[in-house]
Amino acid sequence: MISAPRRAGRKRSATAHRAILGAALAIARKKGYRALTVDAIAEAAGVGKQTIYRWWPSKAEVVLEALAERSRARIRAPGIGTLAEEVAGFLAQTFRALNGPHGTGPVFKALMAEAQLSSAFAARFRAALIDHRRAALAEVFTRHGVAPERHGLLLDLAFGPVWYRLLLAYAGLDEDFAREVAASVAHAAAY
Amino acid sequence: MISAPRRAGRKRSATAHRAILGAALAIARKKGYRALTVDAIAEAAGVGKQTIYRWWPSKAEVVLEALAERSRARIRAPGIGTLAEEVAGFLAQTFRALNGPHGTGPVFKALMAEAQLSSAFAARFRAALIDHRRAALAEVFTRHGVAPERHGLLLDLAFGPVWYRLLLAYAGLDEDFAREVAASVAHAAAY
Amino acid sequence: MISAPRRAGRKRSATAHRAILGAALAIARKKGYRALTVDAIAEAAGVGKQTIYRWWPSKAEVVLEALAERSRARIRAPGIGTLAEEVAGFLAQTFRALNGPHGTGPVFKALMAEAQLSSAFAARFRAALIDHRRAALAEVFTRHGVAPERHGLLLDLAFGPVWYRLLLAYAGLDEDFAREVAASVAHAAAY
Amino acid sequence: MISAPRRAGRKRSATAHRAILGAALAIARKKGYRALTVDAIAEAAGVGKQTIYRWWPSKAEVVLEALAERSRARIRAPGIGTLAEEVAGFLAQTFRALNGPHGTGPVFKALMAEAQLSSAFAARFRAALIDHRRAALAEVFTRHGVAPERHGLLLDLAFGPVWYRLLLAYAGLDEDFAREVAASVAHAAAY
DNA sequence: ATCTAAACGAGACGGTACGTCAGGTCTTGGT
DNA sequence: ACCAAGACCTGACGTACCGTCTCGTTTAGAT
Repeated sequence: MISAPRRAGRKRSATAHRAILGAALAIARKKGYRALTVDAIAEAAGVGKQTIYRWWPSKAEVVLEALAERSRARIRAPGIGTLAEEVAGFLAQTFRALNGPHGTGPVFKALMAEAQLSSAFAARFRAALIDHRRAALAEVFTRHGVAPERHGLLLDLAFGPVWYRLLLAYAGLDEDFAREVAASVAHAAAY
Repeated sequence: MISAPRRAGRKRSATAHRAILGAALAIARKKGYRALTVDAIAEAAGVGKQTIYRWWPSKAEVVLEALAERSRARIRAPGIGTLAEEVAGFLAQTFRALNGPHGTGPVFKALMAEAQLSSAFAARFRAALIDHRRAALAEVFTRHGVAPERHGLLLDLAFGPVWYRLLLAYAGLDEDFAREVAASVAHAAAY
Repeated sequence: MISAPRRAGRKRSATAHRAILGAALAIARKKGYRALTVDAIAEAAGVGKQTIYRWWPSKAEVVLEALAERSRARIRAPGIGTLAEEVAGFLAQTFRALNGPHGTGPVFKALMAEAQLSSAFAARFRAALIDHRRAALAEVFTRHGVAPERHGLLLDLAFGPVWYRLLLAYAGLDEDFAREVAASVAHAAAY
Repeated sequence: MISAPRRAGRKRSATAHRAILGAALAIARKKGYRALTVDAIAEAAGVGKQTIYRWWPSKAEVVLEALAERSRARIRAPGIGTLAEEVAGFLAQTFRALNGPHGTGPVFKALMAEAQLSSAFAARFRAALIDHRRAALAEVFTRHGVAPERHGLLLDLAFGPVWYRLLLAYAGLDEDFAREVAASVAHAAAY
């Protein structure tokens, strides 16, 4: 690289950036996504509203970034085992994050809802939170010699039931469910 | 007085009822759910806002009723065949309704979004649109001798991938997908 | 009249109307026109902001109506005497309203300022507060046989110095000043 | 220390100074005072906002300085004649500046408006634009032997009608008006 | 020839108020 | 009692400017 464009002017405040992400996530978790307003974020973060609008097009994107930041760290390479074991491990790991006391489950659901109401947001939602996990699981498929053209289907078979339970709450996300889904995916992979 | 005699009073206008449901669905389809406001429904239906609030707690419930009404008629007992064939047939039938030119897909997505934002609505959403189809498919399982305690899991394996594709649009809902999902469900049922 | 159009719907709330005018004038007098915001009026009047915007295009118009309402009552036909005496009496009467402890002077000044910044408001300002007094004084001129084509000039000679002192505060508005201005006007009328 | 220490540092940029005054006046005239924002001045002048706030407390003061600079040059000692003639000449000269194609009338009006909304600005407004002309006319009074204790009144009689017409636009500022006002003032002076 | 400090263009910042929109309730006169 | 119309209160929205606060750069007197 020869030179960065380096424009004049005050730099973006890292403090404000962090405070906004933190406040957004805190409010969404404590009061619920419904109570999350841009004014509330601004006040909680000690920030002007314009500072939020300068960097994010909507409050949903703020929450998305906050969640993505914390989410990214949690995805680890699954341990070694059969395909079914690895998929089950991967899903169980995801469930722990969603179920925890500071569980991100409700926030994930709210973002999924936003994604249905705004296609612009939907694209970013997928890119920041969904594609990520799909890629991690696809990597497992590759490692186990699954033909790439079947990855899309298998990912839908793996993540679909999880999201369905999360969104409609017909049953909880536990280790048994992880195993059952994983078994189903493994069979479809072999088929 | 012991009992109110239940006397006079104008009866609920069937005309207004129909007009409201029709207007809500029409707007949701033509302009998108985002453009659907209670005022817009009232104006399009030639109705006072109060008439809407008198009978429905929110606009989402109006759409829900409109959709449920049309949806109910479409669910038919699946034809005869193997479990996989019947499930595939059931799913394919659902896909046709979602994909059609006047497809209800986007409206379904919007209602699912509302269900995430309001637990009161979530219950009614499940009761009116989801439980319905689950029961129909469960009936197929029963007919094929699947143990009832596995129905919950199998339903999640069947509907989960469908909703996942619908909500995240990673791929379309076609007959191939119906067959693959059905095969996976059938295998899990036998397992 | 055969029939008023009489449309359906709730009538404009006289309570809200009065509360808005009262709150606007009270705030303008107590806290100053600078502190007068639409939100403050709405809160003080116990009214939604939209109710203000539904009936007035700006807060200045609210104050204008409030002031005009109270101002109208105060203009009385001047007593009988020479032209100079009547003009002096008329001006002195005006000064009392402007100077009083609940003096409207500062509010008048603020509205004059608004009139300079918005020509739409300027027209209404003149119609509601200025033309009024001009007409009253012109009537005096007529009664004393002053040719109508000189009224415009004489009104400017009479009101100009008053506004000038009010706006620039080089000196106060007292009875002496009223007499001096009146004398000058009377002489110009005779000239 | 007797003299200011005069420490190091870059000197005030004369270029920026001129550009700011020019931009402010240009915007006020072309787009109207309402469109005059500090950001707009800064951009038009190719200057940082801080450079404006470093030297002026508000945008009104910028315009004031710009106007005062151009205004100062125009006030000339009136020619020789009767008191009425000199006053008329003085006023007529003022009118020409206000009426011209690049007339300063609207900007004067806007500054008068600002003066009503800020007493701090009012003082500077009087000092820079008003006292100036009052002194020039008072000098005429002195030259014609008018008692100093009547100057205040006579100045109000002279300038009041002018400002009144300027602010309320009931009639234009023409030579006839100058003569009429001057005659009235001259009579009051003699009285 | 360096050092130091002020002024500079740029632009992000915390705020305040704006004017609008939609939600859900209440009132009016009519059926 | 129900209806169409429409005014009402509430609360959140996204925008416009304000006046302040960094940035990194430029300029010029002091050392």
